[in-house]
Amino acid sequence: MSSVEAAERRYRSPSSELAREVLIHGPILRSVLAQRLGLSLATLTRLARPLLDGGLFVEVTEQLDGAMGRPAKPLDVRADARQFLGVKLTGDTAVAVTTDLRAAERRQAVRPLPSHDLADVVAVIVELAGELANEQEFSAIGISVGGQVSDNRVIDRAPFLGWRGVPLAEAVEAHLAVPVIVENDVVALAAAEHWFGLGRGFSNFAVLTVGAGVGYGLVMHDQVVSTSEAGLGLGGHFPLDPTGPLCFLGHRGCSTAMLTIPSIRAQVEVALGEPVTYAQVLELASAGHPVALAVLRAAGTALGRLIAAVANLAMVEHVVLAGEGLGFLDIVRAEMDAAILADRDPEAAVVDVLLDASGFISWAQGAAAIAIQATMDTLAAGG
Amino acid sequence: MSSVEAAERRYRSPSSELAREVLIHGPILRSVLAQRLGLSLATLTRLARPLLDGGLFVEVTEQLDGAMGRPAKPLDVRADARQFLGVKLTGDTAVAVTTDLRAAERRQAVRPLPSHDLADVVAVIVELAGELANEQEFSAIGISVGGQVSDNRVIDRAPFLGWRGVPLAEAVEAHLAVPVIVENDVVALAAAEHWFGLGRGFSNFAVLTVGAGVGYGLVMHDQVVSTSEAGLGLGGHFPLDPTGPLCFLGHRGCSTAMLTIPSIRAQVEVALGEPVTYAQVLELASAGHPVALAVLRAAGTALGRLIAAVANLAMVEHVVLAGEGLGFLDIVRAEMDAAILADRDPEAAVVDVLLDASGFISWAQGAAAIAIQATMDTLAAGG
DNA sequence: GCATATATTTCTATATTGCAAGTAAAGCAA
DNA sequence: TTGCTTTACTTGCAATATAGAAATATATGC
Repeated sequence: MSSVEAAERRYRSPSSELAREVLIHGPILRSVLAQRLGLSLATLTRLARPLLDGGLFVEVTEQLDGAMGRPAKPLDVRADARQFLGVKLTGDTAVAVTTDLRAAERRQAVRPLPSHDLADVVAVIVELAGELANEQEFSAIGISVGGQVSDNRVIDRAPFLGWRGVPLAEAVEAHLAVPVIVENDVVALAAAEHWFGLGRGFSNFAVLTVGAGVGYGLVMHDQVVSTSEAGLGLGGHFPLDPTGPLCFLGHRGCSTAMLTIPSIRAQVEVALGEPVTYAQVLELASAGHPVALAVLRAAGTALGRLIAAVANLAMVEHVVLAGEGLGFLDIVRAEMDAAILADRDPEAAVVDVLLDASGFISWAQGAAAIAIQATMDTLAAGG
Repeated sequence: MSSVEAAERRYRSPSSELAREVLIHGPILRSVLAQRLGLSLATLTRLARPLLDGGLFVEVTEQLDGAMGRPAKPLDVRADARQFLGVKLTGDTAVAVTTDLRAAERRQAVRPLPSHDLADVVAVIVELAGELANEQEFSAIGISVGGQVSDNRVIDRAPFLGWRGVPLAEAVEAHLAVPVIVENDVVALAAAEHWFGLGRGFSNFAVLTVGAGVGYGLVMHDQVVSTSEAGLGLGGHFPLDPTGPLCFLGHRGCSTAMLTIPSIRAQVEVALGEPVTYAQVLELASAGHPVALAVLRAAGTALGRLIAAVANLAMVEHVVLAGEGLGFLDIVRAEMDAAILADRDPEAAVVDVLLDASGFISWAQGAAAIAIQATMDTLAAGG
């Protein structure tokens, strides 16, 4: 099974590889590109010309260095040459962003989902596309969902939506004449961090998300790990604290129980005997309230242990944290750092924890990134 | 750093890729090869001829299927065309095997290390090479060590030997006119399992070893993960049981404390008040002795938890167990399986645990496998 | 035997590549 | 200003690699 997938080495044309390299590594000299791609400068000139002519590439003219010789004209993509739509679906809302070729946000919009019927969800996506449209067409639309996806087109299983075997890409394409790419939300986010975000430049890193749940994605050898395991949220119930609270599945002190917004709220509510919002929990803790502080300190320690476990077992030095439930780090970062150190070999590299503070919108950017990636090959070919 | 490594896409000639594919996937039809490598059959014929002429390949003539048409003549490597030496160094011994091109063991030998002086260790390796030599020359020698290795030549750090910055490959090559390749022991073992062992055919899997210590290796996207992290033994002190014994570093219930031969012996000795061997512990447990059983059951559960953690965080479905300290599995396999299930999402695939029962010798085979891999490129070119 | 089926090889036009030589665009030194 | 030097990139050309098509090899079935 998995060996066959890997054996089908997807052929990538040199043009595609060039386009991808320039997209990811920004303004970059031809000589560097030639080395990276293992091509001669002559070939590079030839490959780059149609992309320059087609308007996808531009030559940057910056004579910053006072060096001698003919000044370099690094290649770069014209980021505004294309526009993409990224949509993240949760159980009750659709969050959309439009982005340029580098997944930089242009506009955003949110709509509630009236139901989990495919037709209703598609209608919301179509409305979002209409609302966010401008004179520039969408080159592709990316949609990300928590759950398992096959072929980048069909949602095999999405617990929050109650979906199994839903042909979402087909359904959206029937309404909008634009290619639609569907992907697991964490896989999409990891891809976005890899190409455009905090993981840029790293061949191996992990992504941990904290919000309504805990998500976990992995990039190894410059490729996102997207096996069927990836869609299952396997980092979501990792045991972290044998004295912690229970999650809804009955795991004591698992990552969901220790870290998610609902669980943190619930713990504080139980202790205080009255309802509180997550923001209020953060305020209380900042003000030194012992219950809120205790809960968040335990969360900080648990997150540190999770990061250390990930670094040890996935053998990564870099961990990107993302999601809307990371506000507590301002308060208990020290606990997290201490927990990482405690579970880490003193000879091992210090884990590089990177914080993506863009909150929920990064999910939608992830969806857009998937659309960008899927489009790059054809862009390089068709201009 | 790591991005540069990955960006230097090591060019592999089509011949090398063909040779590797045939080596790993045994007798294999040209048509299948063409598909896997993304080449036409015409190209395949042309690439295969020099390898057939050079004697590295043979055509298998097996008309097993009664199908119509010209019978296929699958390609295979002549496994006995080359001979390799693999040496595993521990703190006090050198274990060597000779193998064919498929890392199958031919002869083996063990020698104690008289000291940790480089000259003494090299002398032992040279003696082993002489003892195991026959009329066929060694195409390459692989040496594996617990610790960090750079460039496949220099041992940066080997705690068991007390080495730092020792140019082992150079030192051995000075005595034997054969290319020497040095690698971390777990990385080498993972490579061997991937190409020739229980991991054959899997793109993603983990290797866990239990013996004097706990080792952990990872294969992702058909590549062994061999960052600097890989040599550190980061799976060695993974927390598994908050009520377990302490390891020598003071971790309570870590994988070393729960699983290694010395720790299991020590636990039983403390309870019994007298020295016992590991084999005796296994006998006692088999006979129903409560202390030995309790220790081994805890070990089985701990191993299961470790396997589940690895499967969850490294996102692998397959885990290969190897090493000389797995005897207890015969007795407490049920505990291990139960622990895996407990820490695993019910929707996730059942973890496929594969047991490499070849014990200590697989370490030396791993060293040989590294030598084979390093040789394949030149084999394909030079014949 | 002869048609049919399948596997592999040969032939040949085409495409891609790297090398080496050439051109471009700057600084620097008279 | 004019040429020399340095670095960056481009072009011409020969070598190489590739795929597609036609040819060949070797079996089965009638």
